[in-house]
Amino acid sequence: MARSLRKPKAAGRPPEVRPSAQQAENLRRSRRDRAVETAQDYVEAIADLSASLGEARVVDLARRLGVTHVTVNRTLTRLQQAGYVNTQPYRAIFLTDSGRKLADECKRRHQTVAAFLRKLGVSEKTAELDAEGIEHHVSPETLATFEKLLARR
Amino acid sequence: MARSLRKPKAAGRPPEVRPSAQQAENLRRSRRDRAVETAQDYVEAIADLSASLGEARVVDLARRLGVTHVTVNRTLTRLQQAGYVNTQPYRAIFLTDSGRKLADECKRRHQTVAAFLRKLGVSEKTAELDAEGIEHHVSPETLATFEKLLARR
DNA sequence: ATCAACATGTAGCCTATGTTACATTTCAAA
DNA sequence: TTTGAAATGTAACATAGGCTACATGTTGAT
Ligand SMILES: [Mn+2]
Ligand SMILES: [Mn+2]
Ligand SMILES: [Mn+2]
Ligand SMILES: [Mn+2]
Repeated sequence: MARSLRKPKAAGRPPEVRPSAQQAENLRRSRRDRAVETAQDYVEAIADLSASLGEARVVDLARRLGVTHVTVNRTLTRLQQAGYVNTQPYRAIFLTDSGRKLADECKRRHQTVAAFLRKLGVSEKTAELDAEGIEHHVSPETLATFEKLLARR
Repeated sequence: MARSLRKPKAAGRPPEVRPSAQQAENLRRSRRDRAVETAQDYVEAIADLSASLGEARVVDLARRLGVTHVTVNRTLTRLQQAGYVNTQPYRAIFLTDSGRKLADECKRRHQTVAAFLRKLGVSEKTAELDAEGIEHHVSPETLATFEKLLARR
């Protein structure tokens, strides 16, 4: 059974239709999505807190995101460099236009996913829980499909 | 508008039903899921490669996962410590019983999610792409719902 | 049997994201 | 006006997961 270390030349036939290459692409995108999850969760939280409290403070974000204020601080530095937020020392955090736009997209995606799961019969709590993760991996095509099915009936 | 740094005492009323705490819990779980995504993708890939090639080699995994062999090596060290794989220098990688069990679960989840998306009308390619990310965030309840709906009709 | 090409291993670097411990700033209340 | 508790900032550390460059091991072909 043990295949040798080096593969023989695969006589003649085409070098396989490389399912691995497609798999790799999919996994790469999945990892790329993962990298922007943080930004999405932050701007969404900032938008929510701004709406409900009037402004978003570091402590509020930390509580809401379930991390320490240190983590929030460092991430905000990155988000500012990325152009999503404006911060000043000891002041509240505000979204840029770009950040607000991202937040709106995220909120819409989040709500669509959650609503879709509920419509399938998934419990309120589980729908909200799963949506928090799934929202970052739903392509525009899939999101459109969800919305179409939500509109029906 | 600018809320003061320190909040006033919130006279009398209960200290709000803490939606933040629930949000934080959801986000924490989402991050926890993220942390095990790697393990899941690896054991799934190892199982696939073992089935199609007879064994899983580091280069095959690197190609399939879309990373370098260095990354594969280090991750395999962690997976071995976690008890999912057995490795020996310069030899193929094998799943432990625990690893095989995890791989089976992942494969089932992956297939269910992909099949469900296809059934909704999502294109083959997009279904596969989205499933690669979504699979890690689908709770047992949601998975069961998907399966039930797949069985119908 | 030799050996070069490929597979595998390792050293050292990076970023993202989490933590605890401690320093500094702000402002509501005394 | 003073002041101390809460908020915010910062230093130092840890782990996961990427990478390049280079060293070492294996084995199919010659
Ligand atoms: Mn989320
Ligand atoms: Mn969300
Ligand atoms: Mn995956
Ligand atoms: Mn998968």
